Amino acid sequence: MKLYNSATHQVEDFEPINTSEVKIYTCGPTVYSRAHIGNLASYIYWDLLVRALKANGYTPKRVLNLTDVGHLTSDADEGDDKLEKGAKKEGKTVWEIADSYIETFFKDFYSLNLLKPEVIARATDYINQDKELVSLLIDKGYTYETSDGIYFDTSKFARYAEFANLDLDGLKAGARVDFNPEKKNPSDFAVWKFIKPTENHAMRWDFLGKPGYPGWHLECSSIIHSELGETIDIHTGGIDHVPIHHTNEIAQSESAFNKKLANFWLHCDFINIDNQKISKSLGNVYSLDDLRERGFSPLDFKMWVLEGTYQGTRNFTFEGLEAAKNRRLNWRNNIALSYQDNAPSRDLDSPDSHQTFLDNQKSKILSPVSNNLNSAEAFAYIDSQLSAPNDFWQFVDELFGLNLLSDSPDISAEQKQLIIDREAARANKNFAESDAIRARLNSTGITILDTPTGPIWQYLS
RNA sequence: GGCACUGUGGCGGAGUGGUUACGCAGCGGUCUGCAAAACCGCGUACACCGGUUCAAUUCCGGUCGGUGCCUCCA
Repeated sequence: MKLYNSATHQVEDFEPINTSEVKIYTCGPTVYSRAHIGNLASYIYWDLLVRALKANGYTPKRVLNLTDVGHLTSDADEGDDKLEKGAKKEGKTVWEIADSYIETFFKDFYSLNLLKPEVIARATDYINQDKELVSLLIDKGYTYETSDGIYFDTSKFARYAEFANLDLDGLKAGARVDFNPEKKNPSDFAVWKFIKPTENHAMRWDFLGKPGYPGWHLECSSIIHSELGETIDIHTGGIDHVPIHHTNEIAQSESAFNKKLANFWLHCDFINIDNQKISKSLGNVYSLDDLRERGFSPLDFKMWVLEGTYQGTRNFTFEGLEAAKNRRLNWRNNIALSYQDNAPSRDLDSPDSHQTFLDNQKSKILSPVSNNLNSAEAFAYIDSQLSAPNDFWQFVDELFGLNLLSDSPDISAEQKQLIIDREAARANKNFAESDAIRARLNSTGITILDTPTGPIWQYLS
């Protein structure tokens, strides 16, 4: 496989550290609000990564974290974290808020038919590991204490600017006037935060003799270390994580363990909506339910996402989503032909045996996907193979998780009888009757096409 | 200001130094009780300006534009 490694800014051949298990870490959601379609797109891309690795014979072990603590609203010390804020707003405890958004997240996650990560790591389950990591960093002299927490001194990690190609002097020059005066460098970040007596912070743990909570960058490092070890194969995330979050993860982890954190870094770009960023003020923060209300299934959205690639800004429009929906419907209607005797012959002309032919088809799909996850190119090939037999579609479903076969069931005996009745009416030239029957069939979700070989049915949605 | 990504036909979106994907939408035709599907055909895109080359959408330089990050954000 080839993957674009944002650490080296080029496409590289993927070589796992250990062929038996590919270690992957995905920065997961912060569970203080519902995921919007832009958030969800990233998990679709990384799902394709996992499926592509499997199709290439690897055994991925993927860890997805759930950030239920530690995200600050600002780097100023008085900011509540987002969960605390959300809790106040909704009149619930922070734990109730986190639980309910986690539940919603996985409902969305599985409605997109995304493979369950091998490990789902909730940040608050790793507090002891967080403390150990902070202690290690303190012992190694990478940190300093301020009135509001333990900070990582980024000047002590020589490669700090390397990963994101940061201009630290520029950062200093552009730093806001109100930046924390206790920080030694603008880029320094908290690995542990103290809770002041005046603060009402529900999530708190005693450490270093006072109450506090982990810094938000820290959890990823300690989860990775706990679940996957010191160096992992692939670390994924959104492109926005490059300059801060992932830079800080690298600084913490590599300072603590003297090992490279990850061999490959994959970052997906954002999607815009109608060429504008997703933001509350523009009112375009769509959830899957918003798409459902407009008549689109989550898998229509997944189809849309997979029509593009993870690098480069995507432009989401409802017109584009409609196109993806229709494309998926057409694929399903070709699968539906496998139930129908009247369908034209579905075997493609080929001198090869069925198995050889199928293997060839599979490689035509897997090859672009293995080349930096180019599902868009694979889809073009699929469009040329619509009359392929169902074991082809089985492979498509395994690689992309679009539920094409399961969403394309045979029709009922009643529907089949209606089709027979309609043919009888047509034979008697009773077109009023035949049209009425067709209308009834339409109301059950299918329609009838009269072809030279006889009537065939298709799904309407 | 710095850094990153990016600029392809009505929409979405791949890709390539020369044969100009693919989907959706549209148009014309065949077919058809009607309708639809299917099949055939059509549109002739690669921001702009230079350069390299026999040949550039594809390489190089510049210009302009878009998006993001630099406070949390996929």
